[in-house]
Amino acid sequence: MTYKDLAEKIFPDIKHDISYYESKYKPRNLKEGAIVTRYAPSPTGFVHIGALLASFCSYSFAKQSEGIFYLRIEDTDTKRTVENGIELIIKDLKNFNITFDEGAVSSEKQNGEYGPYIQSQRKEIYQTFIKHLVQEGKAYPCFLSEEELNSIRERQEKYKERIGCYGKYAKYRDLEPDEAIKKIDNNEPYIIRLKSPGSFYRKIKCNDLVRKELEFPENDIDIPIMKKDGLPTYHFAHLVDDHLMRTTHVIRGDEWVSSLPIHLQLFQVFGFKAPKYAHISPLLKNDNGTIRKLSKRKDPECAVSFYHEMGIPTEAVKLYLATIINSNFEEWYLQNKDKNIEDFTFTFQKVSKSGALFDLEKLANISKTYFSRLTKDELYEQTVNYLEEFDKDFKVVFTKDENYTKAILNIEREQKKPRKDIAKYSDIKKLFAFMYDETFAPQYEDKNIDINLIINYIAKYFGATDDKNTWFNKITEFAEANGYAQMKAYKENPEKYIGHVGDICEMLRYVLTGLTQTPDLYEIMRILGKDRIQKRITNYQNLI
RNA sequence: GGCCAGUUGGUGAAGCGGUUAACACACAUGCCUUUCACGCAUGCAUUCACGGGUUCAAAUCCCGUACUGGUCACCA
Repeated sequence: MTYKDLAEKIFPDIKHDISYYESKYKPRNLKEGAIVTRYAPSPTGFVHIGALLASFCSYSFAKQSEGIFYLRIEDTDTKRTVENGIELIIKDLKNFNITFDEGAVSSEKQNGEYGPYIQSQRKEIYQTFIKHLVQEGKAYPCFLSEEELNSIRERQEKYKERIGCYGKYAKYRDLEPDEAIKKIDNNEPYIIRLKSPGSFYRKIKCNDLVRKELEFPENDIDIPIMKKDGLPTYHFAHLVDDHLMRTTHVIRGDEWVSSLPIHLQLFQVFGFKAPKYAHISPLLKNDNGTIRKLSKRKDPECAVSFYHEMGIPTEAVKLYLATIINSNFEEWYLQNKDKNIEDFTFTFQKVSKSGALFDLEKLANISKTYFSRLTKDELYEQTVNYLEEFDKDFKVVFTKDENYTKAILNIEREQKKPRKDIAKYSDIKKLFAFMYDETFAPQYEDKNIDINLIINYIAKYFGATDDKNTWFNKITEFAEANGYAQMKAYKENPEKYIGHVGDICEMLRYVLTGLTQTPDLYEIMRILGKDRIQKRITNYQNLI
């Protein structure tokens, strides 16, 4: 009996040879330097912000090189797979404008020539490759039971040896094919393990695009490549898929760096060219002084949908992620006000080796800058979308008079140095509620306001169509006529006056808005219009 | 415990043998100003985790220590 017999025994239904797949999935015809990347999640639920970072990274590198970015679903762990997992992932990423050139679209539909892109549908392909290895004596069935494995581990721990199935612990490594076949005929359960050609005492050099040159001991552990259910383990699926799908760059979280020797060894066993690897650091959080990875369970900000619900624009989140990926992005963005993320060229060189603390305050700042660059029309449209989903009541008010609302949104906007006080869509309601009669609910306190002065001013000096200069000149004139000085004069001799123009403005502001801090008063008054102003003054008199 | 990596201000970071240790956020103060925001100006690390070495010269190179993170499944 030979290894070939053993391979036939284990995989009687596998008819193809690896060369079949080799020619079925031709090398991609792309321009020189084009990068092929993928996002390869397990469909276990929502997208994690760290996963978003990795996929955004992959997407950007593929796009900027005119390459391919595809979605592959890693569902070889059937226990963890959730329903609608694929749709959930696609939807979350779509929100961020991250889309795929090929890959799974839903559990039924897939695009592209290199599929199937769902691992559970690739069983036959994996088994062909595994069979090949068994045939060549490079992989073997292992009959170690769970209990045996446990006791091996205990022993290794006790004697402080390295943990794993290697050397003398790899009991079935050199089992003769006849013996193995006999056991299989006996219905003894088994998995397939790689017969590792590595030695712990030799070093292997790995080149990581982010972490530069790394050196590890070679892998000498006979890692499982096929589970009892006939599906491959992650490592093996990675080898087959990324080779056959012609992936050029694997960008993934740094929890994978320690598997690098295994992966490289796998490629080597088949004589395939390994992709380039880039391991990116995790997003961290300072939790009461201890720094730890952002966690799905503990941190709401970990779910990508959190930002959507908070009303932080996805574009702002991307902007922030971009600065995490390449710290020189931020400076570039500040200097190139008319450009988008897509115009920036990311480099692996600039990706940080150490993890970044995810800073919601910084995000808020970036978001403010983003909002400040929107036109009133863009802001209006986006806000309506947000309100539609999260605040239908205010949406009615907001959209009742589109021009009125746009005028409000345009206060100190669309100019060289726009206001920066909106960080999320929900801020807009807080900021401008006073502009709408429906939501204007002032809580006046006794503020020492000379209401007759205000009435006088409106009656005699306020012109609804005045431009800003005229408005200010008039108000100054009025102030002086009533014992209030211009700013400079007041500062020089404060004792000579009742107050200054600013005091008048503040009184006006308070009566009209119920607030002490608002955007530009002139704009507010112009937009409010004389009638509404009149009404608010009367209202003030009644309340006080 | 083995293996691997990381460590520059409150935060993200630039830096790659000679710099006053960039820049951005945050914070503080001042100016501007009808308030706020914007903007402008100033301040905020005498020092790059610590210890040793190499060098005329070290945040930058080497060694050791500490701390932090990752990994060591028939999970990905």
